[in-house]
Amino acid sequence: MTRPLIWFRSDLRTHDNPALFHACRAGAAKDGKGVVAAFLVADHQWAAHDWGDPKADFICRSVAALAPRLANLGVPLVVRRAPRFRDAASALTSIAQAHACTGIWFNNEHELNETRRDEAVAAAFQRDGRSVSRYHDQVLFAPGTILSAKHAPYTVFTPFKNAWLRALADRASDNSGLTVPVPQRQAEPVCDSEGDPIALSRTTFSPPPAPIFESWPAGEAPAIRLLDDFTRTKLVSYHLRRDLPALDGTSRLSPHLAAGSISPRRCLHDAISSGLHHPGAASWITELIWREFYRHLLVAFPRLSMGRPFALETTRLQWRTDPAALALWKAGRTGFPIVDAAMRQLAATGWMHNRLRMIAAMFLTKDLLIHWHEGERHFMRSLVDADLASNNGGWQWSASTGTDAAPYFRVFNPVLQSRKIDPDGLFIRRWVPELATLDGREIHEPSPLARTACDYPPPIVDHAAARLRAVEAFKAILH
DNA sequence: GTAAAGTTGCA
DNA sequence: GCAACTTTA
Repeated sequence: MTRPLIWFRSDLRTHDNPALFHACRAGAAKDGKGVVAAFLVADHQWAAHDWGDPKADFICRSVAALAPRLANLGVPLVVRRAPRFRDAASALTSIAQAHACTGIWFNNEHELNETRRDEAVAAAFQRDGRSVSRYHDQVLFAPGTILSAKHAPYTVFTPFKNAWLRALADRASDNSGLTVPVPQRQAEPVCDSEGDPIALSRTTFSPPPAPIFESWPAGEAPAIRLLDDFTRTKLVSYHLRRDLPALDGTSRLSPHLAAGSISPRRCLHDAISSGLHHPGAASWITELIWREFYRHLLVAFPRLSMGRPFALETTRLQWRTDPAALALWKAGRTGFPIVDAAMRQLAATGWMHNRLRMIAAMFLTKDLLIHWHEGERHFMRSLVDADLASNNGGWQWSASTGTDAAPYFRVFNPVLQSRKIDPDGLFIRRWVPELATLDGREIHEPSPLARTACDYPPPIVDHAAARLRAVEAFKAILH
């Protein structure tokens, strides 16, 4: 007989979920005795990984949204608190014992601590004579399978992208579609009085501000609506509108991709269905490939999960310690309107437009010369889409410590970037309302007089001087 | 409009 | 060798 325990983590969906699909197939087979699902609230570990209230709340709401969808499949969901990853093995084996499960099914995660936890869980199940079935769902091509001619991992994005697209063309022939799990015959009622994920996370996390909650409905249904709406109406003009933060030109799917309430395969599938050969789809698919690239890197270079830079020589860089400047950056009071607008959008909504993430990150690491660790941590704690691979990859790119780093001497000019991506100052006006009366010409760099009149602070650094300082700091560590 | 500058990965 | 690199001055 077979009775799978499906363990959910960052794959909080029923559609196109390989572990769930195969568990349900086994549970509904001739000797199958149904499926039981589990989710562990690892609040202490999440906090240690710098998850903030927005992320923890989004994940827990995603779990709450998953439960009725599983119930429709005849799969009961057991939710338990297991504060640290080291508690996972005993929590899961006790669930397996209580519900007579014959094995565990799950999709792999790729971060270092997650990988170690999964090895411990797999070992514990095998010791008990239970089966372990693991699958890939986080990326289209499993980490380690996209390699250069020298059989090495790519460390530059464009060659990776080309190889990834070739692999996709090769795979197109096998044409395995998006899977839907089969319902289970008998849903045995499972008594789970502990099972409110949001209540279980309250030991460590607080409710996030209401606007965050309201901006980000959690779960598979909102994710699918977002993707449908995006591919139907926004994808054709994505390449033209994606870099303009005042417009709603992006998919806003990042929290769902991080939680797994939608699969990257489904995103790609829908984008391709809308016609691969138009520039909007090609441009968005490139963004999906950036996500894949950073996940592949995390596996190929374990030091990225340990706070170390990809470019090891940048460990020697003389970063500045400046708590006052760091606090102003976090608060959106740097005196650079586009940076402040971005940081205030982050604080208010738990999300920041991708182009603004680069500008804000470049400002902290180059203009202020503050260690990228500080920015990485602040983003992790603030973002509803917090994700180690993407966040670390983006920060190291901006800091020029990463793979495919912008050369150190290429420092974004926040005022030029501002004019380019927010030409009329619409976005700045929305998030820095004290500048609302300034015209589109002045709003990017208000005069001292205008700053006084608007009660807006002077710039905390002179960009030209700060740029030279950053370039010199990098030159100093060249061999 | 064009020079600036370092490295990867493939021709 | 040479193009590419989410560019700036």
